[in-house]
Amino acid sequence: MEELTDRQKILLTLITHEHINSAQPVGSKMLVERYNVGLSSATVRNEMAELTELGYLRQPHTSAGRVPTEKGYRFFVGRLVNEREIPLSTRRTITHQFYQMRNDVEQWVKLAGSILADQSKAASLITAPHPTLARLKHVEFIATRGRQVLMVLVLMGGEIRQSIQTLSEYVGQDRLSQIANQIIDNYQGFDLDKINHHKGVDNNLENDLIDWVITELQRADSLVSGELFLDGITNVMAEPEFNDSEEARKTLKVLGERSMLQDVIARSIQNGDEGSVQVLIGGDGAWEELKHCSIVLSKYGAPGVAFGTVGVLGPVRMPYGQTISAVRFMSGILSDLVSETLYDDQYKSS
Amino acid sequence: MEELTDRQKILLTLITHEHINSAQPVGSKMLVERYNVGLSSATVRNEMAELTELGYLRQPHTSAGRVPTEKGYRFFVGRLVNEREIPLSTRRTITHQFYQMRNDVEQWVKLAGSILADQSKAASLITAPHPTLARLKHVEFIATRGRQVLMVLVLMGGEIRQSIQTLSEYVGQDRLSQIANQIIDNYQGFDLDKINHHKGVDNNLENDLIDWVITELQRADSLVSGELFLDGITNVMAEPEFNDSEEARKTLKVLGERSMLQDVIARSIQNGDEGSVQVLIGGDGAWEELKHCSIVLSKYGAPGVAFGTVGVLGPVRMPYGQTISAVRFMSGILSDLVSETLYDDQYKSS
DNA sequence: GTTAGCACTCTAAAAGCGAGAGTGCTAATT
DNA sequence: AATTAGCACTCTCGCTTTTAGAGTGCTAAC
Repeated sequence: MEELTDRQKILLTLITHEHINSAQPVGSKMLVERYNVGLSSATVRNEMAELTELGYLRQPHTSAGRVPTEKGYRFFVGRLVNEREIPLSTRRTITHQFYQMRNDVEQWVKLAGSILADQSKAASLITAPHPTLARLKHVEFIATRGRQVLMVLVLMGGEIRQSIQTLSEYVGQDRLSQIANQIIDNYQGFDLDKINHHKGVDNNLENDLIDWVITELQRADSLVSGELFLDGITNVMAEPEFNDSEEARKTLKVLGERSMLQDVIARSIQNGDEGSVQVLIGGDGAWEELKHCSIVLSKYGAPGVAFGTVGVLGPVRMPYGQTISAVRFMSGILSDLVSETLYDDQYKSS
Repeated sequence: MEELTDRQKILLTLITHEHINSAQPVGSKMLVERYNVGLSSATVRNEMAELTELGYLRQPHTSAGRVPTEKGYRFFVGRLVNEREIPLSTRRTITHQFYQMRNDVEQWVKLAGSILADQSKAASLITAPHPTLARLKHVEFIATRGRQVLMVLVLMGGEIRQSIQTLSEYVGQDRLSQIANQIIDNYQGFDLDKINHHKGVDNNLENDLIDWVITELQRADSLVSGELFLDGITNVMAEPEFNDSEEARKTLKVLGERSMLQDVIARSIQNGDEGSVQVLIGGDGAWEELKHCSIVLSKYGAPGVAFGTVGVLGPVRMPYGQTISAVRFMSGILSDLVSETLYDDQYKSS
């Protein structure tokens, strides 16, 4: 499969690099002038022709320079090692900011999104950490009006879920509170299977409420990820590839309806390990609407406890080196924070 | 001030109307052909010249048709009476959808946003209903790790607020729950002044927690509006005035950072009454970034209890009649829903 | 295997050009 | 005095034409 000579590899890398910076098709002459390849433009041309043959490059039109194809980009990204690290001072400043706002998960996520969007000059996508397995920490039933009751359910890890239901008969607040306390006493730290297993059928009402809790735990488990936060959308729109308003609108639509992004992220969560960075180039064939976009994603969190995703969406022509290290760095920070916060919960319940 | 003749008023209205539909400068000849004005194009030209003099119209360049100025639009909107009503059948369908999802406020708001964006073919902005005066309904303190405690505060009306704090000493969950119950017993339905007034200094810890509740109530009161939801951003970007990608980006930026919209909405809340629809044309001089946008806003809610805002953002060249009635309609629905849901709370506490 | 040279291609930007829509003014008409 | 027909003038828009330049592929020489 890989029949590229070393020289071809170098040239392909150079061309891709140059194109990422200039946003223009790269010509042979240009290349030998700018970089000191020890070759003439004619030789480069020959190699280019072959790389085009092999599907790594393409020409927007005859007699224009070359542009990497998706395959070309993939090769480029695969070879990336010299990730341009974020300077230590910057890293320190950023880390510091996070530790300023101890323990407000939503704040963390928003901050991470804002920093990442800024660093990468693209759009950031981050999902809040979400427990691997929803486990009861606290529950409260609050009578609202008539037979209607609001349930506030706190999961291990701090995620709060609320839900409204109408009971079949009126129940006073006192009784509701009493049952809530009972449920907490009996089932704190339990996941839904465990609750199901230990459940003794005491009382009709109590049973209904426990079932309600179980349903909500189920719903939490069925969600693959926490809430999705976007930032820096305008950064992406500033890129020259989105000068065409039609393209811009399409991409904007993708960013607007979260559902497709959720899909992408879901797949990433299934495949990836914490810390590893995945790169999705041009929608990878699967997502037509993301043809002109690339996504750099990483899973973060505490193994076995909770995780989320952190990523960047930009044009296919994206400074992958920079972006990857930015994402990796952010993933690390968030993993640390989440681990520190959540391990206690984990141990407490075991 | 108003020295417009009847004929000028009619012409100005016609020109504005035509421009809104065609998105093109309107010429004199065009106008007399399309609408049966009983006048010649020359006469119309004279009138146009005068309207331009008076600041209601302008020419994009010499020898082009006329386009309404902001002043022109304002006049047009002020005279609007023949609001194109939404057909009864549609109204029924929409109303029905809302009553399907009884009592989930967030769902309502999202649904309203989606419908409004769709109806108006522009972006919708809706804030969740927010109590006029935050009053305690329920509170819960949950020990998380070490001395750290999570407070879940439920306000009258159902808004849930959470906050994290580190206490000065470790306190067990039992004690926390006990104090929470005590606070609920003593202060349910009270606003922060009332709590302050009745507060007896029993105990150091208890006192701290009550103060925490008060702080959070204060924070809730200081917020002028509930969470802001946007929908249909792509609708706006599809309009021809945003074909220029620079303009598009500016507007997108405004929609992206919520802060400016919050400002606009805050002002609208202060000025407006429930049900009345306000129209903000071209940023009304105050907001440079909204130069090319208009916002149609209405306050909704239950008087004295809670309110939010519902609105539409689109280009200055916007079908105001349609939009205004769509917004008014939605405002009405939401007001009804909120009133039905919240009045009970109101009465219960008095 | 490499490179200089060259003819050729294609685009993007500039320049040129006519059609058409619209204006403002003047003089005639009502 | 208001209206309108007529007309010269202006400007944009869309079209083709031109030109400059960058880039290519090929061939022949190194």
